[in-house]
Amino acid sequence: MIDPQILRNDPEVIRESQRRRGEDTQVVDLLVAADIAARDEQRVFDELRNSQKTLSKEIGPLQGQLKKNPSPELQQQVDQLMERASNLAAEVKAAEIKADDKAREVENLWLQVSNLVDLRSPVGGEEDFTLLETVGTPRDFAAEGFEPKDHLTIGQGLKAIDTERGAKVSGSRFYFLTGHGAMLEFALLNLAMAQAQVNGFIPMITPALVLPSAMEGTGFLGQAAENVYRVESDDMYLVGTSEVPLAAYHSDEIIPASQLPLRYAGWSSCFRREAGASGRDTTGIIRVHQFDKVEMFVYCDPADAQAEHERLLQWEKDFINALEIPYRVIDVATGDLGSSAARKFDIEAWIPTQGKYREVTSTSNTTEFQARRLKVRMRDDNGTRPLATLNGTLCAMPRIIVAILENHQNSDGSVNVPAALQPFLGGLTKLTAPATKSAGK
RNA sequence: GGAGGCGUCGCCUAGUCCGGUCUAUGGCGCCGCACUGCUAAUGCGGUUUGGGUUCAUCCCCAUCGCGAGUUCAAAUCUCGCCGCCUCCGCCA
Repeated sequence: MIDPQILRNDPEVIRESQRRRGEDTQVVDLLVAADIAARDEQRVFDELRNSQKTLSKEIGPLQGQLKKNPSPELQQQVDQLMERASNLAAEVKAAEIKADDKAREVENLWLQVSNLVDLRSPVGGEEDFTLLETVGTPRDFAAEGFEPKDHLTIGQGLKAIDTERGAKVSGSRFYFLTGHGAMLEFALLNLAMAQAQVNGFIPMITPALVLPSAMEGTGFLGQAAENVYRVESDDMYLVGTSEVPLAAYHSDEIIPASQLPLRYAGWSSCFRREAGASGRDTTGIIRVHQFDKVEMFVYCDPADAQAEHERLLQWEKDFINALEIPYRVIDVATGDLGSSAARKFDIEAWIPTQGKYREVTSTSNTTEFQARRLKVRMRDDNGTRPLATLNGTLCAMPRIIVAILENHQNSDGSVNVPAALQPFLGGLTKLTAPATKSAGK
């Protein structure tokens, strides 16, 4: 949620942000009115409640006196007070209901408002991103004299990926990582966590099932809701990223400024329904319902958020650089930001068989948006106030595996292991098809 | 899953049986001031969070795990829920 003071002092700022996102602006007008009404109702309640309390406090001592020396006069006085208080109690109750209703209305309206966009984010839809830089050169397979195979073909050849059995067991967009595939994921996990720790991140293994409050607080029950798995029998959600548990980790807490920034590297399975994506990326493991990911998550002073965002991007680049994968960096357009993000940078890796760059990481500055919803605050000499949260992908397993397999493949179907990864694979320099022992395909 | 106990303003704690004297006690910690060669000690004051109002101070409302109820009045009584602990059962 956005600072309510902005709504009261300059609602046009919020309208403009909504316009840039291509989202509803009428909700802002409704909110302006509802906010005023809610405060009016609250004031009515406060005043009534005050007189009720004042009245009530007179009754106690009088009853004490009455007990000591009963008199009809005193009794009458008490009865009168009781009657007035009784009437007042009914008024108070009515006022409270009104005030609560209005407050809830305001709250619900706020849930429909996305974060204020960073004015540097390019305005427009998915295709209107700004290209920030291109790093590395895609291999010239023609010059090398062979046609590159797609990641699934290579993965199957190496007995590293099994999508057929994934579909048999769990349906489409599920897969097994087997042998080299599984070991590759473990190696990537360890490389990612090693890098994260050097950069001051605390490794975390997080819950993958969360309460509605965590899901809503991070902003995933808005437009993104259709991609979230809900476990109806227990009213819980499967997270699409460990950003959710990591953001909710400090909810309802006040963190001393001296402890900031707090950097966490979360490891969890991620679940996505991919509801709006039927027909897209139907083969292989580029778009799947379940995958594992190392996610960076930072709590920091809002004044440091921009600089931290740059750092997160740099750490993402460091990781892709270490894997020797060509990529480009884009500044995501306003229409393609999640509802919590003010600004977002994506790294897109070169995928040879598609002849294009595909998203492998994403880092968002969510400013105070999630912190306000989740009530995470910081305290320094200037008092208590919301802090900023940021997130960034360090390693989303399937897509990184895709990029490694395709970019480092050899004509014989083997795959070179990037030097940085070799220590985490027991020194292995090349993945080759294993001798057939168990039933493979 | 069953039985019992517990949940108070950073931490510990009084209060809950028997509703009003709670504006929630005291200690520790922390902040400010005073005193003192320095430090320590001592004294005085302050110290939950959110909202409203105000130039500001003041003041007002809510907040004793969460929600509902009883009542003129709830930390205190009733009901539901959540969490933690102990024991039992089951179990990776």
